[in-house]
Amino acid sequence: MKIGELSQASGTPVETIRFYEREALLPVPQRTESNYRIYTPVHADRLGFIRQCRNLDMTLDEVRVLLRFKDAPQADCAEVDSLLDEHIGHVALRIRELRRLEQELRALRAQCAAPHAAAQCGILSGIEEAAVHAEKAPARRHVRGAH
Amino acid sequence: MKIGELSQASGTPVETIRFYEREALLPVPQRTESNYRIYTPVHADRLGFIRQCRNLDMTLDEVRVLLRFKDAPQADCAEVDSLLDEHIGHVALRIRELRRLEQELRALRAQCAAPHAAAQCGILSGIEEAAVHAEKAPARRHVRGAH
DNA sequence: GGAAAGCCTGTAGTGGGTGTAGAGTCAAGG
DNA sequence: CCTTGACTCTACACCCACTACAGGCTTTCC
Repeated sequence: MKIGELSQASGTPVETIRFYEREALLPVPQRTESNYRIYTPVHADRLGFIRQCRNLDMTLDEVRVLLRFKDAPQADCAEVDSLLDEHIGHVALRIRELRRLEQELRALRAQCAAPHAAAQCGILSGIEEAAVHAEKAPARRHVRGAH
Repeated sequence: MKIGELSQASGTPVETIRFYEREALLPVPQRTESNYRIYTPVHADRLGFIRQCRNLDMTLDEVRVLLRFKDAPQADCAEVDSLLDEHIGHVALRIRELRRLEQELRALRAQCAAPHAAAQCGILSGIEEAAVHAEKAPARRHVRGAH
């Protein structure tokens, strides 16, 4: 199958498939005489596995570890277990941080009940206020990524 | 005050301060004869405001909007309100997605109670399984960013 | 006076792709 | 046979919000 077909079948953009090949996540496929990539069901399986890992929000490095175990069926899977445990820990931490952030934002939003001139806006002055108090604080910052 | 002092006072790396200047978030400061940047309390306030917004996980574009209102005190602050509402919406959505993700990960983790050979590992086969079922699915994917 | 610390500019890298330019290939319709 | 349009190829720039050099000045401290 050609790259467009694999793209359709897997719901993965063509560019992303080529990107995974460059990253050595997908094995180099054979080519036709006219230099088109030709994929087999083996490639499709592997791509499906990678995409599923990405749906589970793993990094490509984590995916690489899991692929290594898939390619070494005799190995002990303890590392797989701990990788997943760590990953669950990351996610749980992130949830806690975002919940705290949501509380802060809602408190800030409550400062401005109705629209009026920016000079009197409780939100702007609330941020200003918080900034003054936080000054010299040792960069206690949230994890990024609400966007 | 020199850039290093502002860095200390605000808990912001020097490079980040210069980056904000390039991005026009901070006004261009005066220079000494030897070309060192000289900052005033006005700069420090503005930097504090920016950092506080970043602590609240806003993008620099969102910060730009808020700064525009700070610089135009007569303007109606309705846009500030809706910016914050949208931002809270992003955060709340993200929390919901991460909670669902955490459930999926815990279910997967439960497939492998004790370490054994990778070939029989319930985690690897669980991902494989899910990938097969998800095939041709229209890329229902989580928002990224647990790392 | 000499070393260490701080400052300057400019550039490249991060992750996980996305989007483009410019060129080649292939199947169907006229 | 020729054209049109869809597909593919490579190589590169761009996204965000920084971060990390390299290589060269200036200031500060002993």
